[in-house]
Amino acid sequence: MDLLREKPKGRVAQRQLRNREALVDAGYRVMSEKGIDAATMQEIADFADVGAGTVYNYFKSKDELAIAVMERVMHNLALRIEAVTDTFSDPAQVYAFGVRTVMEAATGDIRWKQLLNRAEVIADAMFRCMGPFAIRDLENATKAGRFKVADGPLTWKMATYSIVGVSLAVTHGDLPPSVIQETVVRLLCATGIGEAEAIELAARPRPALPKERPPARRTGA
Amino acid sequence: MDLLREKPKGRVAQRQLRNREALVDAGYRVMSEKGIDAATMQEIADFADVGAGTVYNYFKSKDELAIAVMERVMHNLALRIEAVTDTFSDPAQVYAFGVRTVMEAATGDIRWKQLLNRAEVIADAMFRCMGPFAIRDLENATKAGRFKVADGPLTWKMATYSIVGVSLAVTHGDLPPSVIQETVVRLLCATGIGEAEAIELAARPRPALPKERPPARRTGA
DNA sequence: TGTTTAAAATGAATGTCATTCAGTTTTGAA
DNA sequence: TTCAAAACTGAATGACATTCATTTTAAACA
Repeated sequence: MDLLREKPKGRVAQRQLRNREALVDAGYRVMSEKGIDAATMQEIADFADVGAGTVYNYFKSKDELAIAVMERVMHNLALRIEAVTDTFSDPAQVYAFGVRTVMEAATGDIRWKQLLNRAEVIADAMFRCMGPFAIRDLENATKAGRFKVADGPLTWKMATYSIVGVSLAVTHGDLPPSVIQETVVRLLCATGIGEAEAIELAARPRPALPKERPPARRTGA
Repeated sequence: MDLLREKPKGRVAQRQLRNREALVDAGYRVMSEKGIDAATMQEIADFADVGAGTVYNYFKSKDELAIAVMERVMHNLALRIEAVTDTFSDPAQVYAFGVRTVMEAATGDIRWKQLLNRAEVIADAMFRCMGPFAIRDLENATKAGRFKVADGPLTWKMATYSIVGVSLAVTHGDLPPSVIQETVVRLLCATGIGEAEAIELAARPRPALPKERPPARRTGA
């Protein structure tokens, strides 16, 4: 009973949810188009159909909104990747697919590029959103004997940050797509798998990602 | 005669040089202490003992000044590293030392952390400043048969960006120093050297870097 | 030495935001 | 229907980056 009371589902709660979603959505639209800096809070508020001050009922600052936007984008991608890799039987391939797809998204999509600007903030956000997936995949591949690394959690964390970091650098580094393939191979080598096998793994045909779910739209005033 | 005329060394030229240096110096002091965003152009101008408008005679924007600051810091480190590695005989060790030292600088020094914020800009700046060194070191190690990688320039560029990226992520990722050692080992594995040897390489005792040269000071009005 | 002029420097004024807050409106319970 | 609390609103505020009309400097020349 008390538990029910803790999560009221009244009209206020629903409206709050709508507003928050609408703001993240508007933030995504504006920020991913013009970049975080060039996006103004006014424009975002207009897009979300709320007053300028309302944004601050939900986010302490522009930066915090930007983080929420990035998190939504990243979490979304992580889920779409998982939908594909759930069908794989080789855990090493799961990891390879994830690494590569993240990098391709970060590199190929101008909207990601716009969002991946604040290094101090995205390393953290990306790790929070995608880290658990990457770590799980690495652990599975190791348990199955496909990867060999000296020791546990620290290595995993490092590996995950490497992916984040490389994505970052590659995103802003203006490298041709062919480099991604090579980078994936190298990251795989770093897991202790042999080079020949890493190359084979990275080259396996890859199923397409499921389509991006269009962001929730407001239903009207 | 004409050549001499092209590079006048009169008082104006010297003053311009002093001002530019003073601005980069002031920019470094202020930005590395409070972060790029929190640093104001006014404070930087005050520090450099020039009017607020003068900054714009030398840099098109705050961002451009920030880039100049980062470039000076990075180039400086690259030179200090080179002073040490010039005495090494094993080219693989040269590369390992460079990678590790860059990472340690980026991670351990709060001033670097303050400067390494704009991902869209530093990947480029870092590559410009340190890339040539890293590439040269990689090539030497490969020519000497220490590293084995499938093929040339693209791989080098990718490797360099990986270092940049990992530095970035590690800098903002709040990882313990022990992770750096491990990361260096993994990056070495990615060069095709064996894991056992990578571990040995990363663990070799390392000579200290030469002291940082204090930035040029203004000599007075 | 005095004159001239183009390059540099100056700092007050401008315009653009992020953020705040005093005043309204909405909500849900009584 | 009434009321207090919660949300919303958008005009006002304050901080800056950047601009530009003036002033200052310095080097070439007389």
